[in-house]
Amino acid sequence: MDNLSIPADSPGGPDSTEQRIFDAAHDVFVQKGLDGAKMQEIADRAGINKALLHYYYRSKEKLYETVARAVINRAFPVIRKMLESDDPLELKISRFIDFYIDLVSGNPFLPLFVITEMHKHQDRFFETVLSGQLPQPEVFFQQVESAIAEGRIRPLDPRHLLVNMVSMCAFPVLGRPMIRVVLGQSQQEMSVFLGQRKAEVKEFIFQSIQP
Amino acid sequence: MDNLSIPADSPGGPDSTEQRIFDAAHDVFVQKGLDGAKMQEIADRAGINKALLHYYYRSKEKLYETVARAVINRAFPVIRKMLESDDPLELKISRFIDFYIDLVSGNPFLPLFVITEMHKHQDRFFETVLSGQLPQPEVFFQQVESAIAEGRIRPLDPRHLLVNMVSMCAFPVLGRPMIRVVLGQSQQEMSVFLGQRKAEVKEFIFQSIQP
DNA sequence: ATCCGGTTTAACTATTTGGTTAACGCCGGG
DNA sequence: CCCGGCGTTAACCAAATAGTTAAACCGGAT
Repeated sequence: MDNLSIPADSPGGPDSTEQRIFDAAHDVFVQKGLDGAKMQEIADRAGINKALLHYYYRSKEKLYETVARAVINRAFPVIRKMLESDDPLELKISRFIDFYIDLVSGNPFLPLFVITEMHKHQDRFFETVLSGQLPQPEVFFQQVESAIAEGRIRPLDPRHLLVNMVSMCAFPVLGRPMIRVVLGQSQQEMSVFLGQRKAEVKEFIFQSIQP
Repeated sequence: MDNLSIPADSPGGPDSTEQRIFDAAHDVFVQKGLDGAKMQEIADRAGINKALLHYYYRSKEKLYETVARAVINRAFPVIRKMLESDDPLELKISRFIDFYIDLVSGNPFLPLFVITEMHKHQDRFFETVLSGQLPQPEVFFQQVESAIAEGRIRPLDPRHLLVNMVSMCAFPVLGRPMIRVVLGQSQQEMSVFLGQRKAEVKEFIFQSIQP
């Protein structure tokens, strides 16, 4: 699996104080959100004095913004490349599912963080995401239309297909605690269950779109 | 459409102080979460003195718990009944999709609220907020197994089918702002798009599970 | 060796915020 | 009329927490 683990960013040396702060802030903000995060906890996790947070990042707001932008900038461009590649449709769908499920499984806090950020700070979110990394679904849509025309798949709205794909990959991580309890599973069983989904979702899709 | 809109609860007269507090708290908690909500803001929105919040609801925790329970109690029991009904499988799936999409469309804040609070305050969520309301999927699973045995649908894991169903219904509301921008749609077009999903998701599922 | 800048810290301040209290008003029963 | 209790309020309190400051540290340049 690629190195998709998110915290690996910008500043100074890879073990500089600034970097340690960023990493700690990333962990705390991503798990607890802007309101739930405490500066002291970030300082403790970074193993440094709280004043250094302000020395390097002025304010909680600024620190949060830095983290939020980094998370967004790391998640979206890869998805975009994947949608715009010239892999044939079936392979593209397969790779997309694999990649997306790996991504959210390896970063279980990512979907909730991104979605919360998208809702609570919409302006900043789209300003960030619109700077060149907005996924362009046109290529994918075109491929679907062609496959329909060729009779390789049944007629369907490619937009709904795309939304279905993303939904089935992202939601299970969002709803994991609920799903786990409803299915009566342990944490380990739940990890297995989520792993199964790569195959299961692909099968579900390919069965659905066949002519 | 049924009256699925959430805020309409318990106490006193429909315009009592207690009710006004509840409504204001509902709005604020749902929009900002437990951590982001401020008691003063709730009081202001209710147009009353902050001390009255404590007079009627003791503490922020209790007030939050009341609101969260009310939200959960309106959504989950119906889902549970739906899964446990003795409708034949195909009809049950169809009704489930219709109901779930109506529910989240009519209460777009609901999924994000439930998921956020479930993650951020897991213990309390499952112990006090959700006590007893857990959906029991056994009946549904049994029906799927029977349908497989009878050859009416292809062999598949009923757990993944259920997760797929919920995912495709709930996620589009969570990701709505993103989906809207990626598809280049207006708010109106987006509402239409989400409305189409009732038919589209059902078709997607039935095509997938057919033998 | 010493000066000097960036770095780091402990202690401090200011503000926010959940929660309390004591007084006031209002209204129905005696 | 007045008494008593529920409802309501302004003012207050205490804890938590973001942010500041002044002094100490430290390594390299002179």
